[in-house]
Amino acid sequence: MTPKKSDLLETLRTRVLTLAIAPGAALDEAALAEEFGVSRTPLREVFQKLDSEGYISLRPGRSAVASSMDMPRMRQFFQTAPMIYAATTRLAAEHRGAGRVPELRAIQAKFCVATLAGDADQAALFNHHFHNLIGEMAGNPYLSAALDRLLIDHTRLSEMFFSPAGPDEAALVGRAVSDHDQMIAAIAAGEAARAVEITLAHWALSRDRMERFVRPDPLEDPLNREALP
Amino acid sequence: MTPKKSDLLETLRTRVLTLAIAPGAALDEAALAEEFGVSRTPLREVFQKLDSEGYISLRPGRSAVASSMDMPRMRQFFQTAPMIYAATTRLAAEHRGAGRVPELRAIQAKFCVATLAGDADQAALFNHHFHNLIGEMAGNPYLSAALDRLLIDHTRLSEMFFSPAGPDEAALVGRAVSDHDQMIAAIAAGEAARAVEITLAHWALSRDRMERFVRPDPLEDPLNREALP
DNA sequence: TGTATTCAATTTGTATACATTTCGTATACG
DNA sequence: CGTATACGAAATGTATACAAATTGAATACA
Repeated sequence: MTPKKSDLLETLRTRVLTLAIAPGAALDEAALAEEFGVSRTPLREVFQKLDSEGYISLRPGRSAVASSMDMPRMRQFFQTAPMIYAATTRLAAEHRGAGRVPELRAIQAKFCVATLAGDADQAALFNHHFHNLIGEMAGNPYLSAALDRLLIDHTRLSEMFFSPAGPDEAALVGRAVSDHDQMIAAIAAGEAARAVEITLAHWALSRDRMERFVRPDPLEDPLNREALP
Repeated sequence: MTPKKSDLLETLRTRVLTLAIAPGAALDEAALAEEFGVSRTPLREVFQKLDSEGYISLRPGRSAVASSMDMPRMRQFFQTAPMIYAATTRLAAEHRGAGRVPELRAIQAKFCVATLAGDADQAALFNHHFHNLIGEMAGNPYLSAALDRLLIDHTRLSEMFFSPAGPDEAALVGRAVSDHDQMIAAIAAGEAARAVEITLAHWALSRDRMERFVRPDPLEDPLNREALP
């Protein structure tokens, strides 16, 4: 793939993941072709690929739109994620990371830096790459297809629900970093059961955080200080 | 999508599934564009879609080739299939088929006819559509992505290993038909546990049949009629 | 006022011509 | 004789021009 095209591909992926292109928002062919200095033909090929990867949705006669995140889809996401995360991590550990543990450590280092710097977008992207690479380590194309789609939505949900200014958010982020370190160790050691255990705990953490934002604690009534149901 | 293009898409899918295009075989752009009366631009878009669905493999500067079926991939196939088949069937049953049970019955009827007529290609294709539809009934795009890829390889493996002239093959095909009927009943009734049970038994039947062809019973020695190890 | 219909403007889809890359073959050289 | 290199034919990748379809607004009508 020509560098211009893969750059375009990567940029659009990033824009979708960071919500620079919001779910459901349309992508303007002519404008993007102009912006990246390519003609519409290769741009449309990039669209096809993004569509196949689950980043955008392409329907005949309609403009390309970033994949939506409606309620049914979120329900399916929460339903499917733990199974696929556990299965891919197990395989990755059984292969002892397929010799790619150094890459994983490198991404983790960048993730760590981004969290300390408080850069939510960067942190989310490196977190995405971290879990994506574990999927590649599993070396199972069938499960990877499922995992890749899950990760797109997971990253976007995290972006939506992440408030960098939150008071105890810092502690949660710290636990995410530590979880990653433990996952790396378990994968490198080939300890599949432990890798799965950590992964499911990691998932539970993320899920709870997202659920808290979907259904936040009820506000206190400023006039009558009793707790609401 | 214009009818000409979706026809082209469906035809190429069929050719790959029936091994009319063998695994690893190259697809000639110019020839296919000529054959279907379209220009190379829409043909290449169809290629992109087939690539994303797992039917063909597209690499820059190389011609499109039908997906290979090497040993590592087959290993992953046998490893992953039961999990995804069980999960999708469970969801389909929990949704009671999402109102699409009639479609499923229609496909099953055609599958039945094809088996009785001994048309292996047609039988394999309707079997493919049968399981594909169960995937749609599950209504989970993450799992569907995995299932679709599994089914492509499953159908091609069946094509490879199916000998219509086999003596006791008829009984096995009969059991496959009956399994399908039971799966329809369980899905329509919303009996998820039973649907999963039948699906796993159905899988075991198919797996055993494929394994028998990969590692066939040893031949008898015509000179010394003792059984070999 | 609300709804249906027509038409222009915009956008998407396709064809073709051209640029670039790859692959096979022939030839030169070690 | 085997290997490396250079060339040419053929295939892939891109740009542009044109055709078809969709969108939105303005107008006519109930």
